[in-house]
Amino acid sequence: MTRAPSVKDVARLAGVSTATVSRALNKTDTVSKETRETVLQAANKVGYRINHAARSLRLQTAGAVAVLIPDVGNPFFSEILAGIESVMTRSDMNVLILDTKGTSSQTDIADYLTSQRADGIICLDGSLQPDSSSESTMLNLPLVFGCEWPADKGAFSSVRSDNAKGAALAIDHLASLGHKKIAYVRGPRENVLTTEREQAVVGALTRCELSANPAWFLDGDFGLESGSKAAKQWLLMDDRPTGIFCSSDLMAIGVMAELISNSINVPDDVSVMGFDDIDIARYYVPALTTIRQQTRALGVEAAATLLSRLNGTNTDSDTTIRLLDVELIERSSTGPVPS
Amino acid sequence: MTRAPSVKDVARLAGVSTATVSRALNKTDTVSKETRETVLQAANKVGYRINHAARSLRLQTAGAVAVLIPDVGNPFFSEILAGIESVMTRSDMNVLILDTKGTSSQTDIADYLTSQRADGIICLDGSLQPDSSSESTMLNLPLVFGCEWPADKGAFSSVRSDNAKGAALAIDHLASLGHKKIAYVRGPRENVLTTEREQAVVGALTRCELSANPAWFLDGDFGLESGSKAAKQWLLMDDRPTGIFCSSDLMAIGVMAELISNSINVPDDVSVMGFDDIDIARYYVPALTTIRQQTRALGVEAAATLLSRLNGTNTDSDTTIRLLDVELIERSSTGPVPS
DNA sequence: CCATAGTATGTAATCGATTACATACCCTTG
DNA sequence: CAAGGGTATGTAATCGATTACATACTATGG
Repeated sequence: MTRAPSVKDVARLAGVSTATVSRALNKTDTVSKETRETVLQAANKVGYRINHAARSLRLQTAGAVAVLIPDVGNPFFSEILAGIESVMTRSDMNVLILDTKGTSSQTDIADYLTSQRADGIICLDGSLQPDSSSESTMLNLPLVFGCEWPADKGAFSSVRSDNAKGAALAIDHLASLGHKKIAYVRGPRENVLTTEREQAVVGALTRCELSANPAWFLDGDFGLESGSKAAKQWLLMDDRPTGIFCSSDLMAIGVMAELISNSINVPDDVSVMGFDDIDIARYYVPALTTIRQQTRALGVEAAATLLSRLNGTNTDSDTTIRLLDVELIERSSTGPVPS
Repeated sequence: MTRAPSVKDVARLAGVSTATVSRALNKTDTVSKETRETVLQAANKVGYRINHAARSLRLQTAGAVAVLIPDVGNPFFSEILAGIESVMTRSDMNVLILDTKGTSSQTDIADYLTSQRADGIICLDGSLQPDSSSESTMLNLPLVFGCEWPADKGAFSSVRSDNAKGAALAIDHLASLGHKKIAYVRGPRENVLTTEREQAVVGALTRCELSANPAWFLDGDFGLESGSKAAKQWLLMDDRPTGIFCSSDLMAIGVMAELISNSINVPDDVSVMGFDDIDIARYYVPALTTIRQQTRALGVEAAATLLSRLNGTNTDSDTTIRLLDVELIERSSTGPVPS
């Protein structure tokens, strides 16, 4: 196969130098109208496509951003990813995905990122150890957290949902239905989301003068299976909570599936709530009451934030936190406390 | 920030030339043991990371593959993506994702790919017009189809599930339960999967001596909402099929949700089947009977195929079709035909 | 008509890694 | 001991786009 046409070929055809071609194509410099026209036509004619590697080398940029994602297969994350992708592609930026669960170690990830493959990072994984985050910072790679963010807040920009509000909305909703005993299924321990939401849950329970019984706080990992496990624990309890708030929709679905298969009726016997409002939530039976996050918007905002940082538009506000609103979506999985 | 260390820095510290550094690092050439050791230590000491752009420019490769994906948010696809990612990362290849639905036009996609950004393509979207596929071929970009593949088969490698077998398994299953009237909810018209599975459905119906009533073949697009729409059509039928086979799990879930909310019992009144076996299928109530695809394996195989093609290991067999087996997963959404 | 500012374009260096070719050295063998 | 072969390493060109600097040309004002 023949080599792809380069600026040289365009220059030859247009009868100008490569410098002029470059200038005409990047339309930043002063090039006469006619010359630009000639160059553009020549470029078109030879089918010129810029060589990204050469451009990157010269400009010392990668033309790409990396997205660290805990689980590509999880619809919640992949929806955020879709948002990111839409913005980045429009800006002619490549999106590199890195599954933080899949990739062997954090060192590998850091290694990967240091090869000047990416100009910036969007991290969707709040479970990453501070190490690697700070390593990235050392490398001066702009870093934006989307949806989850590291324990030492304030060091980076982040775009995220108002998790505290969401947790409070959920507890308030259950409380308003008369529930006195409320269980909470949390996310993975090391995840910052887990902490923040749990605090908000405790706060809301206290405010509603309800018991925050530690035995009713169950472990999970945001996945279906862990919801099912939590439900099994619930089934073993002597004094069963009448409301279960799960920190993800998938867990809520896991909980409901397990309960229903044990002939527990949702919501007549127990109310179940989720968090996220993934597509499937409204199609489950019973349709899941949940806290809606603006998933795609999270991705879009995170991408936009990173881009503006890369363009230098936004250097002053390095530690911005964009808080996206959440919303209670009331469906059929919650109801009045059983008498 | 200071420039990242380059081969020059390593060379200086090790007291050798850059050529030797390169050779020592790529361990292909003959370099004396001691020299290699010295170089490796020097590289380590200065924290040398290769500059990808420079390498790409010199080697005329991109070090990346692009994945064309119809819908990143769909768990089925994102699971395949996860499989691809795991293989590619291990081979130090970047994975670029391109949402074919999101990106404006096919021309844009072709444009994007021609900038020598990717050494190869994995296409998960069988709906792409032949144009763009053939364009890619013209560019001599190795192309592997995963899971769906273009109408003019044979031109490219593909890794895919045994869709015909899956469709037949599904119809056989319903038939063996005594169903005589079977509906089929298809995928998007322009998708090759749609065609292949539909043919297999018709074939199986005929073989079982059942009617392939065109009125029972409903349109869908693999998404939840379209399943719900199909169910609405079913509800309007005078002579309702007692079995509904959907070409994706999401559609099956959409169907069930709609039916159940109209007080139709699944499986007592009607049996519903899906295709894919996404995670959530077993957690739905009723748990979904479906055809399992080896989703992650599809991604892994497609990635491996592309890699071996890129490495020249596999040039002879340009048009390989790797067929992955499918399996009937019998759960609770199907049952005997109502009397 | 000349000096000068301004505009349009060309020349050549540069980014960092790789590698063809050249060189230097050592060892073996006739 | 010289010729020839092998090994280890260095020199410098190369990939393609960008851009600092140089140059050529035009227009304006004195």
